[in-house]
Amino acid sequence: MLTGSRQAKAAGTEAALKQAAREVFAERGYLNTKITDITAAAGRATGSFYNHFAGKEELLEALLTDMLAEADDVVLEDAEHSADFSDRAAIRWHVAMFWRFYQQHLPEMVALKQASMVDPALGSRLQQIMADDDAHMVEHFAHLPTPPADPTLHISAMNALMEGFAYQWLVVNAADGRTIADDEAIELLTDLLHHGFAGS
Amino acid sequence: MLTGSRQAKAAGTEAALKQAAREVFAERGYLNTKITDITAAAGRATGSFYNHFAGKEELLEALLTDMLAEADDVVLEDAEHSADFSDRAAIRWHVAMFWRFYQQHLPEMVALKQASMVDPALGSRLQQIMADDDAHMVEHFAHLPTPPADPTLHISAMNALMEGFAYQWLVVNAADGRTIADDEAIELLTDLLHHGFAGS
DNA sequence: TGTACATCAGTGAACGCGCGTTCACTGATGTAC
DNA sequence: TGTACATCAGTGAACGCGCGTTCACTGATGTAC
Repeated sequence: MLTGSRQAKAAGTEAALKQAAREVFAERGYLNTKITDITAAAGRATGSFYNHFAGKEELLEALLTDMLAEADDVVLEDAEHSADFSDRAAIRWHVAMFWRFYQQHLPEMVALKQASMVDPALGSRLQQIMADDDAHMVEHFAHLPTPPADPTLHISAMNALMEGFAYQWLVVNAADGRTIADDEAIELLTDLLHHGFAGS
Repeated sequence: MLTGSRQAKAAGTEAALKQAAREVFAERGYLNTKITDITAAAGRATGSFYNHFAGKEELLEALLTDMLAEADDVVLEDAEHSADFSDRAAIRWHVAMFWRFYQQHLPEMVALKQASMVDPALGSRLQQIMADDDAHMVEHFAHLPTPPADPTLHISAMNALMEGFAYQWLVVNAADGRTIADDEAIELLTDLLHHGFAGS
């Protein structure tokens, strides 16, 4: 088609910039990445970047939006799981979902983590976005034999464990060639959370 | 005394710069801190900084050295604890040690985390330094009723949980005025690890 | 003890590098008639 | 269908800001005799 070929070209460049950003974020991290690193990886001129994004942070926001849109799709697909957190399978389902999500969105996870450390405002916004998931988790904890008075603490512990472990193995150790089998990671985390929460 | 008053002055300035760095690191983070932020907080001229440190990272290394020296003292003081990780008290001892250490060295912990994210080489060096502690932990896991084949995974999970939880509550949430009682944090982490590891 | 000189910590203005951002220009696509 | 003009995505050299780093200078401390 000829009509819209301008828009198509622009959309193509934007997509190329986003994809290049993902690659270079995964490779050297968000904070270490220069605008010219992204445009070079995308095979475009420097100035082209600003036709599409006001800056590096706005590009990150775009990646975040894409990621959240996809996440909604995934969750709607297979949202079936037991609400009972004394049921090991219910915990495992969550752990596995998180693990695969982290793997699939490694560049975004790294970038968001780094950006949040430098800009607390972004960190707050991310917490807001995650509020839905946290609310979902509160439900799970309410179904425990002896539900905790304040599930918030348990949820933050769960998140700290999963995020920290994923970061260590999928980012840090992976960069040195030390890998972990998905199943091994998921089983370990599941065991830890299952026994840890059931027994408290 | 008059003799050595030059050295004393220099030592005083160096100490002031280090202390100022700790304050400003805790306040706005390591990466967001400019050299002039540190000298201003220390009440010295900009150029004075380079009489003592080659740059921001060297200052961080000095803080790290101080911290490790103090840590050795603390551990030697009260190293008495059960080697049996099925003993709840043994786990609690470690958790409490970590929690208080993190509190006391908040500026360094934040700075090292940020610096490691940007400079993987520093991250590796820190892992080296922590190798002793990890080896100590391996001993603990070996005493479990059913010792894990590869305690490395358990140890990294334990570290991820403690560091992530401490960072979330002592840095992120604390900045928003949301605090947690020390006991509550220590008990929660202890429960989680105790039941989590005993049951696996 | 006193004087003349050397050394050194500290100072802050000036320098310069790196990198984000801009902008005049090009060539191609879309529109008007 | 053809021609003349407008619009727009892309280009990359140039600009300029921020900040790390330097350096000539000051005043005080230490040393030599």
